[in-house]
Amino acid sequence: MALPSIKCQSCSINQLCLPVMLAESEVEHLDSIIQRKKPLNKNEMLFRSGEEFQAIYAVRSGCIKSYTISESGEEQITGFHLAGEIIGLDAISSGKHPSMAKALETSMVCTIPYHKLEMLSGEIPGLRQQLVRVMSREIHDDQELMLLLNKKSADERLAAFLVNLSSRFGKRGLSRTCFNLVMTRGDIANYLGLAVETVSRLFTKLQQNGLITIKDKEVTITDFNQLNVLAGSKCHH
Amino acid sequence: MALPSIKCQSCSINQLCLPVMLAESEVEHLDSIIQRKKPLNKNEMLFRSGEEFQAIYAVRSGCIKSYTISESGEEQITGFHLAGEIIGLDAISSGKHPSMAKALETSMVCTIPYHKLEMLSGEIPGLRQQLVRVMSREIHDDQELMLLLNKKSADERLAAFLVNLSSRFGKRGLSRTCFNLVMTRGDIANYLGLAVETVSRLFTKLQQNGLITIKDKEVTITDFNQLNVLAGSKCHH
DNA sequence: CGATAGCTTGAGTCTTATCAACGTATGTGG
DNA sequence: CCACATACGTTGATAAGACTCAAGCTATCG
Repeated sequence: MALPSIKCQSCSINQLCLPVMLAESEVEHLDSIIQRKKPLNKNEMLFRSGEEFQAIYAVRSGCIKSYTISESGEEQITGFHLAGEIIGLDAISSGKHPSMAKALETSMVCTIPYHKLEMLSGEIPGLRQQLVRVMSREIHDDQELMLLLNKKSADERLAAFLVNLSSRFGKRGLSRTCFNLVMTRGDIANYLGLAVETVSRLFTKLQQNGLITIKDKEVTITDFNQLNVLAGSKCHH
Repeated sequence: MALPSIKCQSCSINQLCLPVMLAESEVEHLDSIIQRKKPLNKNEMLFRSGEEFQAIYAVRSGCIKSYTISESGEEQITGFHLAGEIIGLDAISSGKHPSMAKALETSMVCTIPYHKLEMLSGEIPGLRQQLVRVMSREIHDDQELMLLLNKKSADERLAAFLVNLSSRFGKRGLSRTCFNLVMTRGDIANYLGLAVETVSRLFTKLQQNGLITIKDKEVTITDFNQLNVLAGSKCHH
């Protein structure tokens, strides 16, 4: 029944996750409230909007997309979550999940019952602090994304997206220059507020300009500098 | 020196702010760490990006805009904050303010030194919970804004903006149908990712269609239903 | 009183969406 | 195992929404 699952103490990404700055005994305590279920298959839902909020989730491996559905039925992807990232924080305030989360590939997820986490964070200052740091970081990241969506052109958005992914893969010990896009072109387009066709065209354009090589889902960044420049600056003059 | 300032206990908007769900004695405790400085004048800065993070701020009256400046120097407004709202939460994770905040009109602000708040939240579970709820709410709101910016046309954005403002004024006991736009057209445009000219044209269009009346900075919503429909739905077929 | 910031309106342009067609891969049921 | 359906991706042609540029108007302030 219970798998001999990895513990927080030995989890390779614990420094990207909740246990940051905790003492050994505190991590053990945290670990004891965490549930680890069987892997989510591709396209399996982690939670749906409207469901009662019970737990937040930490991605252990794979990739989870979170998204909302507007009243008019359009999907808006709000994030692609890699190992170490926390999902479900938007549900704390209302007690119901406003968004949904779905696995983009086979993924392992740690379930952290919120009422237990809440109680534990009363006993462990470092845990309380880290939770707040994680939330603060998400607020900050969302604001950067707003800037991206509001002020940048289509190619700048895609470049920034690739640079961001690259950096996040790098932090996880994977290659910064060559990685797999787990999400579809449609997902990327949706996330960046573009049409699929535009994303497709931009990939070919970036490739023609020698910034990247792309073969199906595998991207290789061949000119990191130029890609960074494109991602960061607006030179419309 | 110290003004005979309003205390949290008697603050009219304490139920929109941090003291939610706290016992009388707990509110007193919270109040004791809060600093109330003299009002900010219009265009005065509350903090600048790059500054060391020392405190979060609660708006007591007036309106504060928060914004970031991209590497290429463009301003991106991330929010207009009314009474009861908390500013500076994006700085917790890094210890430096990534954004700036400036008063749009004469405004009163409560300064809440973060290290004191942090310690106090170790003693008062309800305070810890409320802080997390406030942050969760901000994450949720930012995600809604992303949807707005990504998926909606210019008129839908402006309509949604007005509906949102209306609701927030209503919660503060002010009229939902008639209020003042404290921000300039330029600020609105920036926030919504549009050009000033577009916002100006849309205001006149909304007025011609009988949804609103606008005289300088004063908006009157004359057809709430239609404005709501426009804000919520996408009917491009 | 002039200067400046904010707002409005018009004309023209450009980026990106939309529509359409086609190619490719994957999986399913007969 | 093949035929078919479906999802995903690419490319081209066209159209539209929003931006840019330009001009003029109003209000505020020193």
